[in-house]
Amino acid sequence: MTETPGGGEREEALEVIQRELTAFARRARAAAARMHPELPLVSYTLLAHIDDRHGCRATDLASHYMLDKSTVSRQVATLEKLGLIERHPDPADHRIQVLHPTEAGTRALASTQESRRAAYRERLADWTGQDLARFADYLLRYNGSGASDSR
Amino acid sequence: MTETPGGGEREEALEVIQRELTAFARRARAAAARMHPELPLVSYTLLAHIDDRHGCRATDLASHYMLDKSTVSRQVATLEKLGLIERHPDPADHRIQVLHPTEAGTRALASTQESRRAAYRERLADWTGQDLARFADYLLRYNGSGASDSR
DNA sequence: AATGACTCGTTGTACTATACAACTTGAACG
DNA sequence: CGTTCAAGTTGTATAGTACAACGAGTCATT
Repeated sequence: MTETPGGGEREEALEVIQRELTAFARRARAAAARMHPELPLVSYTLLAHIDDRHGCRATDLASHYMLDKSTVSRQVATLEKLGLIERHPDPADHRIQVLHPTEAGTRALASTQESRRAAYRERLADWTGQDLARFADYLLRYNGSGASDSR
Repeated sequence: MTETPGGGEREEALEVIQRELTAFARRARAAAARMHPELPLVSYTLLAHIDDRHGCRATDLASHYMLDKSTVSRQVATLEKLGLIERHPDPADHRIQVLHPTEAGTRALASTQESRRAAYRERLADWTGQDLARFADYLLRYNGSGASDSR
């Protein structure tokens, strides 16, 4: 257990990180669903991506989020049914649909983002700016290390 | 936007934290499922909790994980069907079932935990001990701030 | 003791998110 | 042309979840 000096502490930190990230993941969906029953977490995420990219293809979403194209297809259909995005055929390649947020989509996104931001702001109200910056860095580093594309 | 000196940086850090935690949550389930098809994330988590507590009630699991009791009931039934836990009636209160891991459950948990730990160890291999410790602290703090019970 | 309120857990039902496989349509290349 | 590859859709199945209705057990108060 203590072959390497200090190795035990390292293992312990790893254990905590694993446990706490797992705990977070478990709760995230439910929390998001409670916060925004009208715009589910995944739809929100995809919409944010579409908006961010100013038009993208379903395949891009699938590869970025490691989702099956069928999943994306249905999510996109839902977003369209909700009037939050539009699909435009790509004149250069008729297989492709370019996705764009509608006015309503942009608005819904902004309002959802604002209330999410407010929730985080409140939750992290008593953190110092330095701690927030460090935490943000660690998360970026963590996510970046395992994913080919972290947005 | 910049009413408070330094507030912009703060907002930016919050934005990153929000985005990265969301990104993480989105991927966690799929990643866990790919890593351990035989013991789904949620079952694993509940099993770990049961093991940790050396016997607990379904209601404890529900409140701890903010899950509906019906959800827990089915998860517990699944774990029992897999032979990973046993239910013992509480002699003092017949409404209660005390849950215990079986031998097989303890073993399955250990092996899953070990491979999860290995994945984290590898992913965080190039982090210094100090960074790991800090990251762990931040996560604890973050999770602790929003949940009545963070295990 | 009987009643009523509360707690623990199960079951019926429905919905979201997801994957995989089969298929359609279009593009590209020989 | 035909073959092969890419984009998206649709059928089907599964996990995880919630809510509501319910059955059974407990406890306090009458």
